[in-house]
Amino acid sequence: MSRNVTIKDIAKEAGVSISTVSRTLNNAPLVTPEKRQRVLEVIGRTGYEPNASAQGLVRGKSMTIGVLTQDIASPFYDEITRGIDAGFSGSGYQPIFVNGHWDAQDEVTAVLALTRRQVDGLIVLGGRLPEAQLHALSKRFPLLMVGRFVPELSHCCLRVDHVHGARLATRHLIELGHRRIAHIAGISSHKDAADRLEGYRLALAEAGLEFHPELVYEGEFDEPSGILAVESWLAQGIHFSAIFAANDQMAYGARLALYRRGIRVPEDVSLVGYDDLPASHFSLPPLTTVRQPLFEMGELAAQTLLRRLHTPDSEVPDVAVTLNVRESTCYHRR
Amino acid sequence: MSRNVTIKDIAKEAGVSISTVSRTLNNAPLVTPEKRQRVLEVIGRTGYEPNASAQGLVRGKSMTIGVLTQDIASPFYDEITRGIDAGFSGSGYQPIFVNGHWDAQDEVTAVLALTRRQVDGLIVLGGRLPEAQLHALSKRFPLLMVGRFVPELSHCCLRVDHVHGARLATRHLIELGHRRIAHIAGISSHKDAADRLEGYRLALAEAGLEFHPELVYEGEFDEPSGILAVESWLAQGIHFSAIFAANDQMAYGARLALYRRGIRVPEDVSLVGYDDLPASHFSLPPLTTVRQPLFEMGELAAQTLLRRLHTPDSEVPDVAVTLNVRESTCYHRR
DNA sequence: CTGAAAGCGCTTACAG
DNA sequence: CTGAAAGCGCTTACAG
Repeated sequence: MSRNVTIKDIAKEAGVSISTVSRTLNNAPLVTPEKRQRVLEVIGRTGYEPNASAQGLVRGKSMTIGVLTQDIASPFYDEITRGIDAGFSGSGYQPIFVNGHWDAQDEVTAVLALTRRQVDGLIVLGGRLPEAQLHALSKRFPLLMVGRFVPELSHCCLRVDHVHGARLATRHLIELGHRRIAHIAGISSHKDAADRLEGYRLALAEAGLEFHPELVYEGEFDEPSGILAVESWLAQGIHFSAIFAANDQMAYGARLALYRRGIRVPEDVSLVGYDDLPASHFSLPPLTTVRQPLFEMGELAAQTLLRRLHTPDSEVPDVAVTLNVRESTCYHRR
Repeated sequence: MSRNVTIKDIAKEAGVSISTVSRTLNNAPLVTPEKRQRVLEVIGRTGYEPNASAQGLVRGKSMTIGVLTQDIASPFYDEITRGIDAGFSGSGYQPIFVNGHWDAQDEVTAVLALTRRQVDGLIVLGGRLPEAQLHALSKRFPLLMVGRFVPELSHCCLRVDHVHGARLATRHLIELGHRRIAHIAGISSHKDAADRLEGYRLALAEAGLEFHPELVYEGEFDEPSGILAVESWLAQGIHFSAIFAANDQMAYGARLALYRRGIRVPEDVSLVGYDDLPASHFSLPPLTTVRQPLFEMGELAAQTLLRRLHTPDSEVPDVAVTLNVRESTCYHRR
């Protein structure tokens, strides 16, 4: 663990001043080709790596972007994360991911780890960080939010129309002849979940169908919730010919619960998810679902943030959701 | 975007020197309670956050650990990643994740982004980084490898006995009466894949069963590979009553291909995976698989690295694989 | 117990 | 075109 080689070592070795080394490193114009050459040679030979802390200190920026995710490894956030990573690749900016665990306290701590490291911008994925803090953060550097909408910070939010998405899903089932359509909702305090429930109700109303509260089960966006939803309906003798789940993970759980009861999908019950996780291509059967272009959303967030570093009021593009019809839905057989 | 408050501002405001501020910040002993109090009060009021770059520069360490992953969001690496995150939580060290994309060139670039940032240690997940470079890295700071084994750096590797794991899987199928057991192998240049193939062959040999090369299909560790494997066997009219896939993702693909052909699991064909991804609990049917404790492996890697920061030769614990029998396997009906 | 000073590794005006 | 010098925000001997 020998001392790292510094700019001084390079300067001495190449017989120039550290200024010259710095200049050739940063592609500043005023360096003689010969000196430049010499410096480059020494750098290559010694494997010199500029110290990012030192650069960050003097430049006042860290070339680092913080990303506050809630679950560093859920299939939903993963796709976004991967998009973010792709969006920053080649930009010179390094994303740093921290985990908020859907806990306001943890999120505050996580954000502190980021700001102490002088991140030049921040992307927030979902979460429960108090709006006041988001506000304060947005004053310090470019802030972008994905999977969460805060009205007063609407110019910082990547907007996805979940009311519309849920409507597409429900309408699809209605068009297939389904009348008793159950809904596995998300956590009701989440705006996204509430929007999807609203879209579901809207589609029912548009078709002149009655809304049955007993056909809505509030889950927690995970697989076990889907299992519980189905078991609860079955135990109560509640009938339905289709299920619209507020996310794919709950749809997977519902699928398993139906399988255990010998109920076939889609022959007996049609099933629609939401998100279009990569795994939904390969689920049994491949899942009809509302697609959120998660990867692209991550990429977009990264690109917009990058743009705002220079042009603070760049627009955030809108994101369109679409319905991906696969094999888990079919005509209702009366 | 006003200037950040620095230690100088605090010192001036509290009427002390910056040394005193620094000392109270670092819980150094020699500070009068009154001054300490005063400083703390000003810090709380102003929301001062020490600049991590400056601290890193003078301390010579960044309190940052690099993690080179290959795919920042694959279900396999995710669980490990989440374990790593948990393992560092509360330690004061921040993991920084970068993406190598299973490409030696990208990995070199990614590692450079890390070393330039003066990471105090490195965890490498899989990948193709040249051994020489791994060697060099291991001299600079504690290095830990997960999902890759390099003989000369064995003290840096978290070892998992995949020969044993594959043997468990294959033996299980043999005990269920299966004789023609197909194997969807991983990429043959991967040590892990080769080990699993070897375990498969070993179990066959131990049971006195012949090895049939046509029953082995080389996949790429993803779902489409599983589909292709099954389709290839079926197209060639090759018979089998069980499949052992070298990872869960390929098992999911195989499952879908069998479903499309109307072949039931486990009634017609038994299926065993490898890894025990979280999704395998909820697959249809829940998948029998060899469990790698991925989360714990990540946690272990983080903890060992942390320990080595102070005690360079701390041991890396061994990791045990186990067979998780669920519902995708059953007795062979002749 | 406390402050002035040196120094971490860089960048960037400022003189030449 | 090039170097000496100041300074980024901290920590840590070194004197008091």
